Amino acid sequence: MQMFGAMLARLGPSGWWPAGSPFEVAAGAVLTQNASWTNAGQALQRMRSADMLSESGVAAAAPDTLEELVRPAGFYRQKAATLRRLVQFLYEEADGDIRNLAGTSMDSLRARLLDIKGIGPETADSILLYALDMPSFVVDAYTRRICVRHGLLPEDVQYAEMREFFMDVLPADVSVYNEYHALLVRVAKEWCRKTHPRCDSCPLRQFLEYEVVC
DNA sequence: TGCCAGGCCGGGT
DNA sequence: ACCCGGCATGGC
Repeated sequence: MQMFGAMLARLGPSGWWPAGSPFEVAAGAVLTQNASWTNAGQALQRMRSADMLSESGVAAAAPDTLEELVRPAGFYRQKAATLRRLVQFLYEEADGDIRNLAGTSMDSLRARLLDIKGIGPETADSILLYALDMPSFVVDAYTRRICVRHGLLPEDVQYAEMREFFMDVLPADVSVYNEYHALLVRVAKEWCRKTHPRCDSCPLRQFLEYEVVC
């Protein structure tokens, strides 16, 4: 869990995603779905303590054991099942080691990740970017809130449109996407909460206009 | 005490 | 192609 706290504490240059193994990062992407970081972090820590925070660990775990481990993350039955499906995929396609997916076609891999039940666009893009260092921009609730509030994109914008919006304007670079997403989250948390509707003076506006629009 | 958190799926319109 | 209910826990 302190991996998330530490990550938030030092938003900045690079690598704000938890500095774990690629599989830990992928598991974290699943566990944080519509959950707080602290809850997801607790689940990760429990998996680690049980020595099950790995492809082989999940594969070896009894289903109900895995459920109990990830319980703090919420939606624990679904998330345990998704983790098992992800691991099954990794054994079928990557010899049980997610690192073997590095170097494969990103678009093809993204499509195959989306075929896994329980893995949607944000989770797939998080795995590609943070676990595999592939240049896939991650859109999340903060990204949407910011873009809509600042009038950059319409209220009913779809995930794919937002992703394309950023990928069209930013260089296809892992560290750029990583850093950019971190900054969006940071400014969202610091300046764009629901209780702070005045966006004209928000530093984010200059940030966005300079970095994205221009 | 109630509301929310970095989603996703399935069934109904 | 949307819209919506369900899924679940811990923190404020």
